Amino acid sequence: MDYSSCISTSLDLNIRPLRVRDEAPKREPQESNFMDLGLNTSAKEETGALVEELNRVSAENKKLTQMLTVMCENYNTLRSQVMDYMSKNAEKEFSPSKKRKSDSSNNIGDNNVNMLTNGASESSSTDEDSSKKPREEKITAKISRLYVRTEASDTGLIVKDGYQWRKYGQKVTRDNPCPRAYFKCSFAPSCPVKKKVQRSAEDQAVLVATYEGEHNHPTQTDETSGSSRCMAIGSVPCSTSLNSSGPTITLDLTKSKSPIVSPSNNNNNNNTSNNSNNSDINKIIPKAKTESPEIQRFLVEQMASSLTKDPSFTAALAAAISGKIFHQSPPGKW
DNA sequence: CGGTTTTGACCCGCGC
DNA sequence: GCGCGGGTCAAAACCG
Repeated sequence: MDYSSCISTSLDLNIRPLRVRDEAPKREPQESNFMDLGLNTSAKEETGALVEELNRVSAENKKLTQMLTVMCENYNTLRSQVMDYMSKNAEKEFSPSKKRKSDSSNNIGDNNVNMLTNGASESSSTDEDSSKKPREEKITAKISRLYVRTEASDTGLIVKDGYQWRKYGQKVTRDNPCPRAYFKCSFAPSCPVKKKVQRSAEDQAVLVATYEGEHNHPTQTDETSGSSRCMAIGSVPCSTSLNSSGPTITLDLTKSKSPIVSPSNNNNNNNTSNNSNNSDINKIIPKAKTESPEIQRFLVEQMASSLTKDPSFTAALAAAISGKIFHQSPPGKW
């Protein structure tokens, strides 16, 4: 299943089609624009046209909201299907075959791959410190597991999750012929998070990534996206940008903090500095943290409501409209 | 040249 | 105490 083919998380709210076209074809010829309105009609008609335009924008907003709702519903449906599939695999995979105490103490085998906490008393020591300290200082950090389906031909151990990782080791373990790769978070030097990535023994197209610890820094995309304005709509980050074709609002639905599962191909062809590009959506499906449809719907409504109420959005909208007007009219007429 | 990857060696906990 | 196995180190190779 390739989610990218049916779900696009890029919501292009291009304002271009908002020009007066079908609404009042009789009143004004196709060539007329706002400048003509301003010159040839009374102020009242101009106001009426603007109101009409506003209504049109509102209607379009509603339509987009509905589209977004449908998109999220499709997303949920597909996700539940994948989760069913993955849970079947997980039941086998997490059967208690592990001997090591540390594994069992981390509760990974209970099929619940939510962020599991063991007290999370994150020590202030860095990795350099911990590497020199005796190992009895066990990592008491959050542990989560993540499943990522890749192409069968993809032999890499790359899991895109928005962070930058540095591989520091690889080992072939006993119960799995596929090597396990060890990564440290390299985006922040003091970040204690480690990641283990190994292909599933049952289904080698599935990558199993185990995360230990919590990041003490934002994702790289959070920090480097300064070129475009970023704002959070509810809990969903998005960004707006003004380009030649008008303002574009992009909803970034990839920044889920929960363990995720990708049911389809991705993650190949990226060198291991990887992971930083969330615009290439991961087509990710939460494995354990399953938000209910009600929550999803609430988020959608919140996003739509925020879009219509957010001054940034309205400002961008106003800028787009005025830009359009300026673009269509000779300079100096305003 | 600096950052990343590779890979053999080493460390250490655990079971016997 | 010994061996096994997972986790980490660190030097060399690689890469942009």
